[in-house]
Amino acid sequence: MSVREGLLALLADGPCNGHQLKVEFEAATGGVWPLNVGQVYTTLDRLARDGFVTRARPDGESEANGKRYELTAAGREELASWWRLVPADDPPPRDELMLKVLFATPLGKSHALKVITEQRTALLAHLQAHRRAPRTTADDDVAAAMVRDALIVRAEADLRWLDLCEARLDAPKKGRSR
Amino acid sequence: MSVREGLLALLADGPCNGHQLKVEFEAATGGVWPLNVGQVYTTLDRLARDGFVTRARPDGESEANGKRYELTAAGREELASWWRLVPADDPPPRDELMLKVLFATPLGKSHALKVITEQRTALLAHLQAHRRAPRTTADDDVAAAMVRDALIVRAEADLRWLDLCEARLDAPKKGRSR
DNA sequence: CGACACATGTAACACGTTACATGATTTG
DNA sequence: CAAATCATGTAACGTGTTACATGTGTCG
Repeated sequence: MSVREGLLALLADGPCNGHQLKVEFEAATGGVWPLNVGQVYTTLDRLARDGFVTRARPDGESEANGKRYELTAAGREELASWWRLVPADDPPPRDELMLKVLFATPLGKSHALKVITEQRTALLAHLQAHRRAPRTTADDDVAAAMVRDALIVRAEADLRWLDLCEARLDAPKKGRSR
Repeated sequence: MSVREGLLALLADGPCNGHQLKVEFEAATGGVWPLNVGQVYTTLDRLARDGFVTRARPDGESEANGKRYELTAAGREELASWWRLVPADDPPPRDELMLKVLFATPLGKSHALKVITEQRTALLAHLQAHRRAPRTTADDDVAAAMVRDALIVRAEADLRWLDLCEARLDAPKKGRSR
């Protein structure tokens, strides 16, 4: 449920052929989410099946340079409700870091602490890597800059969360032990 | 790739039947990730197919109370490499919030700002909801407390990111316009 | 011509998810 | 006995992902 919505959003700007959609998808995500061309077509098929897009060759026009994929009214509405919708915390999205810490905890405190420490080290490395190397792209590419911001902010949040988890492991029983 | 690893992690604590795994899975995640029992068995099938678990009835033992699912050596190794592995940013995980902002941006500044504003409002509401209502569970349940921490920290990070995005939309051209 | 970009698709498989069918055991 | 809980599974579908097959047009 992300390629789907991405393609719908791109088509909101006007009809487009599949190949071009792949290019624009990657541009919109700052190049960090490479997209296999094949997936564009399978996803478009499913969108057509659901009545959100139509596929057509531009009749009188040039035989080549692709078909026209176009949003239907239903597609426009589907997209509109996607914009409106807010990512719910219920259930919260599966997150690999959370998974690891949560499932390490019942295996014993030392195990959990080891996982936390390892993940923290790796996150710090990621963070430094992202803070450096801003000049490669990012200078005219708003999308890439936003992605970079997101990765940094996320990493910082994850580090903070790991600290909180460690604290919880150190003082598990609250009103119980006395 | 999260139910899979979760079940492996639970089985590291010792053999278990499918039904019990479901219960422990939900306990480990503080009850926020409900798991359909059926999925436990389909996932266990796939794990067995890949040689990571074995399924057996405890021969001489009581015919009832389920089968024993048990980690194999390969399963133990698979799990170990999962603990070691660090969630890579390459490609970064699809995130609904990022998706929305990234794909709203090429549709025009006003559209993007509207999305950002709406999402911010919703996130603030979530944040307040999570900061209140800590007393329901969380008092003896480390997992639930960790999940709650994660949701709060994440929401704060997301809010910060939305601010950054808004700033980037306001000052898009850097060394170009003059 | 040969390489490369443009353009469309199919086949196969992975995992997640739900709904449903089935039976044994416990307990009010 | 009836209902709830324990326990195992199957069928069907949805999206994501990759590998592969195919053809056209352009340019050096």
